[in-house]
Amino acid sequence: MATTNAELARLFRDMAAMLELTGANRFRVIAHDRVAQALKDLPDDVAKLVDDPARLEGIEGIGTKSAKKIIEYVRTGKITEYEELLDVVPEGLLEVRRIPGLGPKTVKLLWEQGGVTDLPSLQAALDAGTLESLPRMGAKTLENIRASIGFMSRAGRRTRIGKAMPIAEAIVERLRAVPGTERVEFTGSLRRGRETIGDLDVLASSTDPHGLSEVFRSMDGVEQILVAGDTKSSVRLAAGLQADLRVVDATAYGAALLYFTGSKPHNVALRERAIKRGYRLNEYGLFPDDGEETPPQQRGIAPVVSATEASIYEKLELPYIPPPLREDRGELAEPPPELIDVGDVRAELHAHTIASDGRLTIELLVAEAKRRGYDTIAITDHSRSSVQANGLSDDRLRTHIAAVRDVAAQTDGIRVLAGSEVDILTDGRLDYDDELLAELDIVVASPHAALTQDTEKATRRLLAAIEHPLVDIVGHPTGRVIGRRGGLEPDLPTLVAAAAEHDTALEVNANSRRLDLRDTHVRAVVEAGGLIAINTDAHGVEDFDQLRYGVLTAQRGWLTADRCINTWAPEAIGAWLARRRGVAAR
DNA sequence: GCCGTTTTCGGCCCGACTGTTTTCAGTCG
Repeated sequence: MATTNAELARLFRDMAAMLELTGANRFRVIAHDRVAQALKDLPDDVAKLVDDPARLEGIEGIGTKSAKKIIEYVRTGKITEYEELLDVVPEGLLEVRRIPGLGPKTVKLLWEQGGVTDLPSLQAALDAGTLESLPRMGAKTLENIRASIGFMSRAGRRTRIGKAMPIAEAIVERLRAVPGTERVEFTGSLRRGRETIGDLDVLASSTDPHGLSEVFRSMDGVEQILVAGDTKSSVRLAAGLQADLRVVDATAYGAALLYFTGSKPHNVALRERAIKRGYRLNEYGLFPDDGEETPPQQRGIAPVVSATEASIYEKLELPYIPPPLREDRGELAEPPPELIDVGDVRAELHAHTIASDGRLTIELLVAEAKRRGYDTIAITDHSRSSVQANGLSDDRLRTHIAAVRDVAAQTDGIRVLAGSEVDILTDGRLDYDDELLAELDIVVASPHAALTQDTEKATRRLLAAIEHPLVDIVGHPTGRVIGRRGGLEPDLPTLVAAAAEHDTALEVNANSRRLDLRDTHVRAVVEAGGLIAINTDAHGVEDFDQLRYGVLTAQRGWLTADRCINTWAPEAIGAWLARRRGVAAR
């Protein structure tokens, strides 16, 4: 995603928030938010579309007016509506709006009647006690605001999946052991496999909802209880994120699972579809729509279906849609493919040893790959320019290749490839000359330095690597690190097209700090008919466990197993590498 | 502000919990 997309998405999101605070029509607010989401999901650089307004308006959620604003921004660098809103709404209120528990109505009240314009003035008003006279501002509400501000400053906005998943699994395991528990699993964005998680959502059914909820609220690591009911509980964890538990009746488990897994736009789309077919969908089930306002389950009406997610999709004339696809990115319009699964992966093609910055010897790395059921492992240590990672000089690489071939000769049951993770230098040249690269079985070329260069340079740099006949895989193509650095912002459609043409695989680096390529990029590769590699970039045994995050990301990009080279048998990988090198398969 | 297998106008998803309220507004997911 290009910078323009991200900047425009932020502007539209801010406009939505400011509109909300001026009391604008709520559907107008929602429309602005939808445009922001559409821009974030768009793999193409939106700046390239402004000469063709029809294509811009063809994007779901973007209409005539938003298209005009986007064009205005690309041409002039600003949006008049945004500037005008800034004249009315203090910018600092956007930060206040992010405090959990404070919605638009309350922030508007704090602003108009409490003189709050930003976080510091809110803090000052809280300290001075001037807010207590405002309507609906009791002692408890004010205390909750104080606690939320404190939590916000300690916790990051979102937690990466690699940190959230183990916490969620521990909670699920703890609750599963409680007497009376029938079912329990995590839902929400974690079940959908998003790269970052807002808070942990856990769903359960139990013969003792009260007891289960009490265990949840008194678990180790619970710092504060926010909500304490028998069907809904909400807590803050010392680990810096919020966890919610919902306990529902076993007969409605599927409806609840569907509902709490989301995404919200997916749910909205499902409900609209339900209405068109004469139904009404909520977290208790799919009900006949009888026009009554009171929820059907409160009137003793039995749902048409509710026990499983699949039964609800079926009634809505849809195939079962796997959670990673539930993002309202066309999954209702197009039948989803058979997605790649963790069990399909049988090759690790990017891993490090003690020769560079890994923690395992060649022997131990190979043994670990074999133990995990792989039948191909590529040893790809860093190249000479990666000094911080103890990259190999030409001579050290030659020695290393020989050592890898020795281990390969002594090992049964797994094919061991001698490779390298070669730096793509700033100008697109590679870190070893072609003669040396030709001695390798496999080459992963990755950018490590100069990760802030502009789009044009980044595109040329990566394009050179993709087109190089001795490069098989481009590793973590953008170099982003989630929450720390944005990485390169190349012209993705150009790279994807070139990779498909040259039969070069683009990597999804499975490390949960990277997940690079990201989901929308994978989707672009899939649509272009290109190849994806999913590698863990292992530096130690535990890194192999990160594979699932890469697979989730790939699933979110609609990837099938056949387009992922890591699912291929050793002979197929060998033939692919050999064809590219124009030599007989090893 | 967006959208259309009823529609170019008139809709636009649904329910639980909290806090401050005597019947409900606001927030969240």
